[in-house]
Amino acid sequence: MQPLPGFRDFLPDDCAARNYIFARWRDVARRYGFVEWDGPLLEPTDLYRKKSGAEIVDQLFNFIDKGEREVALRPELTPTLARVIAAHEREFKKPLKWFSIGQFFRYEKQQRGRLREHFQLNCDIVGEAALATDIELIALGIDILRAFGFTEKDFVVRISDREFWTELLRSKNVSTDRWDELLQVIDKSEREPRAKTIEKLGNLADPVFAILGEGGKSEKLEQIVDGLHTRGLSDYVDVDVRIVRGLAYYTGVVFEVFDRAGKLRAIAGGGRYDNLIEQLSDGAISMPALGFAMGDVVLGELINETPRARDAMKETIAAEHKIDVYIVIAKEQRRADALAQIQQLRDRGYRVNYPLTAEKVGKQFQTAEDLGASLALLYGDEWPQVKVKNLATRKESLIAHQGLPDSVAKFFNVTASA
RNA sequence: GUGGUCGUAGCUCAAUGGUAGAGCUCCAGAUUGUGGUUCUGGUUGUUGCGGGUUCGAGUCCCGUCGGCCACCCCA
Repeated sequence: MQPLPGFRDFLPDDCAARNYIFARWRDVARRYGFVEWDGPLLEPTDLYRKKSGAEIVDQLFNFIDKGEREVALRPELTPTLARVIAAHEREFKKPLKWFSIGQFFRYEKQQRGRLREHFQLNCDIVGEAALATDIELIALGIDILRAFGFTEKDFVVRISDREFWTELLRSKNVSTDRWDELLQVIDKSEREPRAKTIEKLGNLADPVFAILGEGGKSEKLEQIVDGLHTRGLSDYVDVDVRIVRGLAYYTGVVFEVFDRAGKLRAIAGGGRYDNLIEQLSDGAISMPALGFAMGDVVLGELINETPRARDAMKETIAAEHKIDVYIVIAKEQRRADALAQIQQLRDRGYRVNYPLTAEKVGKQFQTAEDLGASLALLYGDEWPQVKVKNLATRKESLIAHQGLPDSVAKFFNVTASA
């Protein structure tokens, strides 16, 4: 039996890498004053059908449940967030800074960087329309990637503004029901032949290409770059009005993060969705909001392809997985005595391991080495003394078993402060 | 969903249509209680699965499942 296509098993090394990513996500989000929340994995299909646009519904992992409800495994978190905010708006001071780490799903043929399941960090700020909010959120995205050891040479945030384009459409008297479609064409203009884009744009082709040709000047986007410059983060961003993003609910600033080499899919993306909460509350509550999401799959690929980030991850994981003490049972008669002390050491919070069955001493030391233990405690003929070996220096000493937990504590306090 | 390509031991890969192998990993040893290196020995396969052609198929053909790549799309 294999896992379903697009779903992963997380063997210990994979799980360690996943937890490493989660830990940095959580750490930096909290640094920015975000609090953690979560929602259900399964939602009514209608939540996405109405709010995210038709394209997302084609790729929903959805089915009919035993109560004959149409349900979908969540493809993204923003509609859930909007629903939750609409229902609990009065319970929290504004602006809300919320983050969430969870699993998301899509029903689509898998490829590199795109599975049917992945984990995402979502960070959202709700209840504040000022541009300072957009800057804060983009800064958070940058700092999260910096926490993995990436620099401005590894990734870039391309920022854009949907209003930049909707103002043009309005000035050209384009009917609003064509806006989504035209924004998609602009979004794809980078990847498609120019002739095809011109054909799709019709009489808008000339103004659009004129704007793209001169790089697209936007006062709002320049203010964002200035705001990031103040924080020393402006090397991480490029203004690029071609970024529009696929989701229908974005209303203002949008941005996507890419690797500088341009080899991978987008690492993260987000933007402002000032109308979504109002839509989901049927007009009862109106609140500006914006957010972004970062997935574990592409991020993991970039970590593995960037030596600095990969080494940092390996070192961190190795250090976290080390045990403190390995117990060598040299004489089986001492096993009971050893177990009594193992319990004491574990009660004090040390990571302690020992052989479950009788093993040769040499093999036990090998295991201590493999597990990354700092100390080995040998229980044998020396009893009631215990032989303590510093595995780094290979120095040994004898200590009476009654004083052993304190000696171990002293050893680790000294090494910790050294 | 469409097209291309690949599928051999836990991993990386060999094997002109003629008895399925190597390296690494793993396990056990190398004069009774000490980590690395080295040495010796050992385990592991319905060659993804199912049909077909052939005296004989890992190899050729068809189907199917899975991976990868491109398209589509991208939360």
